[in-house]
Amino acid sequence: MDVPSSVKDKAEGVEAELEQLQKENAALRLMLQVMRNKYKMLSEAYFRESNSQVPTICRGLTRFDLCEDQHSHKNIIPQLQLAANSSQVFVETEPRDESHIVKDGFQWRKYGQKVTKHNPFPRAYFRCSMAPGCPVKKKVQRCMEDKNFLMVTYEGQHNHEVNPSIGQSLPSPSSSATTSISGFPNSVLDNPLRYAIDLDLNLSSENSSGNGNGNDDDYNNKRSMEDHIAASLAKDPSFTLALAAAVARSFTEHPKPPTN
DNA sequence: CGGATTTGACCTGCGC
DNA sequence: GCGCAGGTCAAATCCG
Repeated sequence: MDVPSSVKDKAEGVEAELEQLQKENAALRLMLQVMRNKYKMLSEAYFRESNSQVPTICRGLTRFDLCEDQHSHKNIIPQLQLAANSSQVFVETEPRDESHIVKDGFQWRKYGQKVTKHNPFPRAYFRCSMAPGCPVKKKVQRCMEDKNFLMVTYEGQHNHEVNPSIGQSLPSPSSSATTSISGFPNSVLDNPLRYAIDLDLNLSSENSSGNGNGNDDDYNNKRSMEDHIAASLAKDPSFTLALAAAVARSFTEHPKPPTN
């Protein structure tokens, strides 16, 4: 008995979708693995720090350093001991943009550039030039693991006010520190499940308006729902963003001491 | 022409 | 003491 061509086409379509989802799944798994490694390293560093009774974790850690060398724990400890008046933020930029320009509300004068050992991207050194004698410096380097982000380290405190016409104000060392992962919308960070809820509501409304009656075959409904979900997830890149934020949030909300 | 940027040289701290 | 890596200086160059 021949399989109807419409069914065959549908099956091929589903297979293609499945393949696409498997690829995305692999990418997400890789992302999760990277985040796990980072979390483990930071946890170890934190507990080591606590045991040695060094003053509590500083701003530098709350910016959790996604980009520093992961091969050696030696490089983590100095990060934890960043001076109290320094902070680190991540800024999303075009990977092709090599200008190291970050609009943070201040004027900066570049005074040096250096290629560091564990990052092929050059690190640029800036001094604040908005006011004479302002001691603030910043270092800007592209994140090795995610070229979309610039890692910006501020040192010192400004002795003048910010000029809002220059650009959006990023956290300065003198401001109160809040954990920021640039690129993740605040709403997603605040509630990573919000996207999923929105998606679910959309699906529900689509189904109710499309079918009209609630007496259709259960299997068809379920299948239709799965198709909708698969299509929505495959089409919308922000889903991966929301998922990554949710994973990150689960790490920060339920920290566990390392077992080793 | 003056200010900003580039870039090689130099300085400093740290580990071995 | 030596070598390495990060940070800074300053002369040369660029640009508006």
